[in-house]
Amino acid sequence: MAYAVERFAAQGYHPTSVSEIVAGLGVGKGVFYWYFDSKEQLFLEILKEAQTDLRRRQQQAIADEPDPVRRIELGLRASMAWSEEHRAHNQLIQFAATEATFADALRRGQEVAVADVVKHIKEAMAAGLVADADPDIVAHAMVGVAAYLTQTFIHERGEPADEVADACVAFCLRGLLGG
Amino acid sequence: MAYAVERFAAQGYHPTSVSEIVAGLGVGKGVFYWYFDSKEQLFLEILKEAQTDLRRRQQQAIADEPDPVRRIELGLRASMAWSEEHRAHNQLIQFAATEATFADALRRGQEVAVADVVKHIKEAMAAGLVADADPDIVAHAMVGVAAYLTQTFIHERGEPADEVADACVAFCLRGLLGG
DNA sequence: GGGTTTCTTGACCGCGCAGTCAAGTGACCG
DNA sequence: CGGTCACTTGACTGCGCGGTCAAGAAACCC
Repeated sequence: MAYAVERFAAQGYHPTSVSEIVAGLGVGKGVFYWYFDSKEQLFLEILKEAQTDLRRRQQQAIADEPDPVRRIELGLRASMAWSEEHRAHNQLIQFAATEATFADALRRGQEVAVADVVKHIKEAMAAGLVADADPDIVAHAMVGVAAYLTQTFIHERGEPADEVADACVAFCLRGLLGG
Repeated sequence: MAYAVERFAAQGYHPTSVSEIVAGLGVGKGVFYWYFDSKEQLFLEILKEAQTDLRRRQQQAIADEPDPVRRIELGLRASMAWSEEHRAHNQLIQFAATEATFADALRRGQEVAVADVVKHIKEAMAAGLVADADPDIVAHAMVGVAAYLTQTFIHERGEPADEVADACVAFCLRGLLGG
């Protein structure tokens, strides 16, 4: 499965054939269809596993941090660190968003992640730590910042995740004007 | 070409065949290969046209606004308005980022757009209107916010672009803490 | 009208795909 | 030792793809 992730990420889902995957692993095609129903199902499995893994990583990072703002910060940092280590998975997640077949499965996972962030934002607002705004929008905005900075600076330019995360957190908290 | 854009966006680039495109238009395959070298070249053409069109729209919106911060705001609003009107193109741009064949062509265009934003940010920093930070990172962060909010709220949830743009600008300027 | 160029058709080609299956292989059980 | 079952193989099938091309049709000039 790890090999399939690598191939999908390197060439794209459609251009990667099942024959190529099994040949690269040195096994017969039968093995593939013994463990998976189809190429599509394999991809969905990969997607689900990636989302679960990322979520676990975020939960661990947050652990029992009491400050909601700091929880958001730790979550952002965790997701960027995860993306740095799982470049290929990240690319597949991005692809999944563009194909109707996978978009639904993806969205369900994303919504769970965003809901977590929303929870922290609401708590922070209630405590007066944070300006009033639609928590849903703010949550998506932060996910967007993290996704884009990860893509450009960590994956394309190879900069260290923690430095990019610093900049990401600074921007998310204070914006352009710098509070 | 407009029909191809619609099909690519609806089903994905690979699952859409040239036969399907020409059948949908009620013409023969020869017409397609008379006007385009290949399916790939058609996609690149679409991509280029979309980027050019978006850029023109932004330039018009900015026109001769003197305040650099306001120029950034107008640029964000223009790109969100464009995305609302060009939902399908938006999806193709997202797909292009995931396929090695198109990623280069896409990146070249994106860099031009980001460079524009960077220019305004630098000007704003020099004028002391904006906190010091790496302009390149800030520019990508804002593009990320706009992209994500557009995708989720305008395309998936069908909310009006100007309201989402208000929230986007507010977040980009002041961040979570609200300055 | 005859000749040339521009555009259009759709049957056709070779290919490589996702998925199938008859024929094993070998571990384990009674 | 024979029988069963979990797993593996790779040749094979049918299909639909991207792309080609011989055969026109329509527009235009002389």
